[in-house]
Amino acid sequence: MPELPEVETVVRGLQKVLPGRRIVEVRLGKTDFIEDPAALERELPGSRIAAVRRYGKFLVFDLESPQAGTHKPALLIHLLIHLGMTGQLITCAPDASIAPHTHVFFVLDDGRELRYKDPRRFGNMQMVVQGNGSPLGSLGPDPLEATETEFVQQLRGHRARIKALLLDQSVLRGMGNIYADESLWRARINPMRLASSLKEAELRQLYRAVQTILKEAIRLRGSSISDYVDCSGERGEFQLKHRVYQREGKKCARCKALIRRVIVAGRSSHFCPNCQPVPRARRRKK
DNA sequence: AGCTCTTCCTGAAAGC
DNA sequence: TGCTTTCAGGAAGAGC
Repeated sequence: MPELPEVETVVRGLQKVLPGRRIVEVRLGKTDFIEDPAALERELPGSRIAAVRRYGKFLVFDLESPQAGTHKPALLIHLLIHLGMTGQLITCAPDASIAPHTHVFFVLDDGRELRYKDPRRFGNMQMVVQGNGSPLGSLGPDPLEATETEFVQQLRGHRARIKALLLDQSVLRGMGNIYADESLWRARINPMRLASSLKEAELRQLYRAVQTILKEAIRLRGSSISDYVDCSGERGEFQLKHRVYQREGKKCARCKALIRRVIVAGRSSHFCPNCQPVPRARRRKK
């Protein structure tokens, strides 16, 4: 599933081919995951792609839309795309065969197409005209941009479990289930621990683990478990480096104990019971 | 504040 | 073998 490293990989691929291109036409299939499909069809054709960037798990296309028949400066439009669980953005030739569940086609002025495919349609697409506010405002800092101090600041003191906080986009933007589990294993912190129980040194340890894991995952172009591919259709390789995620019952790479899986904050959470000891239940003497 | 449960959706895997 | 059931999960919303 696309998390920060996968979205970053897609963005870097698109940055090589999209900036400067114009959108000629937008064609839509199923639209129940698009905020205002008619607006996309109406506003995007003719616009120029100025930049493609990542914001948390969102892809953001910065578009300049000329105001036809006026002398006004181009309207700045942001196209936000969240890949959800199974979203894929692929660039291809217009005569490339159409994969099942391809729901959006952006026809470009160089004759190529940018296509959005999403079997489960957990993804989301919406257009934000500059100055109209956007849903991105409520997200926390990017873990790769945050300093150690900021990172510790975001996590300390909460009563929630550390795993829940790592998944909470308003606390940190971009982490998902895979990288939360892998980072906690690396930092030797049990996912069930309450954030308020973590020592300063443990939070710093977690910061370093998150940095290492995310950078290595980006270097290996993300984790391809079932659906994820980059914008050229290439799979990533970080799944080969997973130490706990979806490795229940297998041996811990550090200590050979068997990896366990529990549900924390409604999510599958994988950990080594030996390296990441469960906090001792406080038991009152009777 | 933060937990659980539910919803969205499809395909893969497990169960019978 | 072939059908049915279960599960996976990012995010949002309800209810507690």
